[in-house]
Amino acid sequence: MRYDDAWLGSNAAPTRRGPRRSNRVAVGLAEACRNPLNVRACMPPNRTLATDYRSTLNLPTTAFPMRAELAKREPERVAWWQEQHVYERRLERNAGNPQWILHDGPPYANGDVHMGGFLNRVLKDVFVKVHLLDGAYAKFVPGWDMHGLPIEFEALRHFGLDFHHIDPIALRAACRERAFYWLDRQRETFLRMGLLGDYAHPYRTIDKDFEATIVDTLADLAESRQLYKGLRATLWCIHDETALAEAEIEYKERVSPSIYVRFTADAAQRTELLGRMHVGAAAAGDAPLSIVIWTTTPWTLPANAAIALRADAMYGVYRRGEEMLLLADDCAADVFAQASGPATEWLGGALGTELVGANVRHPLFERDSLVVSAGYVALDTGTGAVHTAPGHGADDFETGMRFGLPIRCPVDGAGRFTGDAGSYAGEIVFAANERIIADLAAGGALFARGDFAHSYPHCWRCKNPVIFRATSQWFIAMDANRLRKRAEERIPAITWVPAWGEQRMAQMIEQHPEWCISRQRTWGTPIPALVCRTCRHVFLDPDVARRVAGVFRERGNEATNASDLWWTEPLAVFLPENFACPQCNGLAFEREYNIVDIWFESGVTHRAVLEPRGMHWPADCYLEGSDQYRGWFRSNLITAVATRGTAPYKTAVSTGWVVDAHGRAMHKSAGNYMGAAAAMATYGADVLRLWVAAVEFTADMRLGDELLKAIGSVYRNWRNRLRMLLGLIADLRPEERLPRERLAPLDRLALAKLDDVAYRVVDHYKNYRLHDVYLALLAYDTDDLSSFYVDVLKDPMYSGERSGLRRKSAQTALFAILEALCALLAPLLSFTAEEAWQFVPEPLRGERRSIFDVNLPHGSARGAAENAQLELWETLRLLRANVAGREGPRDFQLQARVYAGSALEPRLRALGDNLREALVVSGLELVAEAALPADEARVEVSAAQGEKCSRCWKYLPLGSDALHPTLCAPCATIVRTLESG
RNA sequence: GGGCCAUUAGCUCAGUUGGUUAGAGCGCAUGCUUGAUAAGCAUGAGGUCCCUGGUUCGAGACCAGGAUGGCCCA
Repeated sequence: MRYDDAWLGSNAAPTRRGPRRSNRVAVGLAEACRNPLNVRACMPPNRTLATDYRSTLNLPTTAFPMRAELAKREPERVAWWQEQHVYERRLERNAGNPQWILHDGPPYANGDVHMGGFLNRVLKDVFVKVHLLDGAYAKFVPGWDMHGLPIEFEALRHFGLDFHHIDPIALRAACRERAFYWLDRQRETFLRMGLLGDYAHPYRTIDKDFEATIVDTLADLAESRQLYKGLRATLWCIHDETALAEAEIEYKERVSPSIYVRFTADAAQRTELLGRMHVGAAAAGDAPLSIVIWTTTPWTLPANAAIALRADAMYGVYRRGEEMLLLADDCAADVFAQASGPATEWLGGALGTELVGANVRHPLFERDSLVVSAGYVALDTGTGAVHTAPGHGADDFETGMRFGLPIRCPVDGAGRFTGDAGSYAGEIVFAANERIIADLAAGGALFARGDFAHSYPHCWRCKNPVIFRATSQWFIAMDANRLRKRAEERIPAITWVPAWGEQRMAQMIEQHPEWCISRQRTWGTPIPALVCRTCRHVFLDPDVARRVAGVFRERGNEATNASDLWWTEPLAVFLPENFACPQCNGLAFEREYNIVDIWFESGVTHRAVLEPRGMHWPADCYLEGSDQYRGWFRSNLITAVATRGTAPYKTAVSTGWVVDAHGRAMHKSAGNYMGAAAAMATYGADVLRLWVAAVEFTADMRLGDELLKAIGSVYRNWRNRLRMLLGLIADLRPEERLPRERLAPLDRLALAKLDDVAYRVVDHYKNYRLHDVYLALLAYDTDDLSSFYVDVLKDPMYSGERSGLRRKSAQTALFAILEALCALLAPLLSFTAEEAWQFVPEPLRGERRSIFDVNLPHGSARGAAENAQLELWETLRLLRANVAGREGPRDFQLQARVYAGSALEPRLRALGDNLREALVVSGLELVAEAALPADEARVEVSAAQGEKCSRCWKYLPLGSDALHPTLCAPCATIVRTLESG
């Protein structure tokens, strides 16, 4: 459809800008009227001031304040919501309806809420409220993650405790206190944000039922043989004799011995290697062949199981004197410079990958070392051939698992070699370095040695260097029962928002190592494993575990940690009668005191919370930051697939990260950090909630003062427009509302537009397109309401008959719009929508005391009838924009002539006087124009005939009533009626 | 170093399967309005679509490489 804005008498091509003056417009009059100081100039001389009739108008009136004062009013609103039980009341009303469940990923109960947390909670709140207002039983149970090392550290620091001299039960009590302290602080901030949910009864990973669920899940996993105990390389302090978490490590400079060591091939191995390296027998002669490795931890050589090469690097065989050495070509020059000697000769080479599977002899022990490949092998230091001891390094351990290497760990907890280390038994590892180097030299295996200063891990408490040591840990098997495969298979059935989440999660499952779930700390849920005193068999018996869970449930209380019982009760409490070791039938046991990884704890929230709290499983939605592909999304998927065979969520929504105004990550130390509580005190929660919709939450979101000022101005627009609507419907009584078929044509079209917008907005909401909600509502509010419909209605509303049909028709539509807008805004601008709703006249609100008692408008999808109405609406809107956009005399100073094509003309004619209203002109003539395409129209304007009515400001014939000579006939009638009433 | 994501006006974002002169809101400037007034209406200025190369009659969009920033790893 095309709209021609040509003027009468002008054939010039229309343009949107530039001066346009009709020679029919009385320019002099227009100029005079535009100048406020000349207001009398355009009035008949026999009246004094136009404001005389102001009191006879129906101007908007409302007590809804323009000043928001959000920081002051929002906390009052929170209190009101709580007093009124708004959330509980709506949930109860929806109780018979289908559920819609967003399951809360628990924040960690340590520290205050930052803006990332604000974003996360608001998004969850928005989508929960959408479904709540749409009638679903959208129960939301918030949760907190309350175990774990960071809280243990915080508690130790806060109370000034020493980990080594405190009873576990006392430490656990201290941790509990701190975790609750932070939970309360965070909850206070969350409620201040306007969140709805069962915040009085959150789930907590330290609740007795939750701890019991964790142990029950362990029982299930043990029963289905997905849980096992195996070795793993852990950071270990030989001074404190304890395993350390990565967070307990500090890196310091340390000088270590640096040695290059020959791993020499025996005769058969030599032949094999030379073949793979493409070295001819003649060139090789009878010189011995060795792979050269480099290490700074000689003491790990007794545990050596392999040599790792880089698959895509070139390796060469070099003759040096009477021997041949194999190492990476890129490293050769540097390595040979370490040991002065004769010039070298390159004899042949191959890619690392071609050597995998070959063997050489161990330099100290009577066994082989296997050649493997690994991605972490670097070529900028060493020889490109990495000594691999799976019991003494994290990388080495992974490589060991991948190649099925033996996990040797001939070192005890105090750092002494065990009998497995042969003649080194009893020596402290660091002290043994020199003897090992001497033995290597004596055996001819030492190629070179020196010292090497590097960053080395130290214990954060005793400050001594730590070692990697293989320890026995509990694992969930990822591959043994096809768990990895089964989890991967569930991924495509989940809806991922944004769509790339599917690929990201597939990668996370694929890369998931064997899941080590045991920790050697105190603040957590115990893994109730037993050790047989007779045969030292270590096992987790499902029946015992379920009894442990039962004891937690029955004997736990609100004041203490239920799982303390594992520490405090006699073991017999947890054992069935006549319980015997499954391996040797022994009857005496000890217990282990490992706790579970907190990722495992939060990994079972779906099981601990959903069905036990009356919500369906799986949940409809999980929503977290994109770091949770590796975290909570993944842990929940794995435990659910392992125990129930499918995913615990139908949709996973991920958010980006909040960054500062320059796109940098926010850190307290960087000075660009913004806390949620402080931000709300400055801007108000609703402005910040609007920010969440104004940015694209799936990507990284910038946040800064300039941006928030801009958001604040958008907020003021919204607020003022709600205020206008409230003012316009202030005197509407419920019984005055007209059925849709009796509405004025323009008002029917306005409701058709509202239906369309509502339908689209609800669709955006339900598909997590919050930014599209924002754009759609803003465009509707600005283009359709503020600059068109409300602007157009001012005259019929202000100057029309107070209780006349035209005015009541408009009010019927305006109230429908206001109600729909409040409902559509409520999930997002909860405070402002509720505030506006409270200023709606009480009879119109009826039983719906809170905006959260109102239903979302259902709107309507577009069909042929809707499209026809929307097209007509758009035609009117553009015709109006066309008239309004001209320079010179405006609005009622003008009269218009609309030319319309054959199809459009009757539809415009059916609008009656609404067509003139829609163009905001004093007079209008509609002309059928056969020359125009059937669906097109154009408008021409000219100076209005008549004089300006001093009441309605339209230019009309005046003076029909001798007592009111400056009024047009309709205004005179109204004023007469008011005078007589 | 690897995987993934982002980059369009001062700011926040649109931009359909590649197709006229790249759009909106806010901000800014100007005009109107004192009957939305801490508001409303209109008009206008403002762009190296991150860079380089390629495919194509035609690239903001597709391909390759790079830069910057972010998340997760190493």
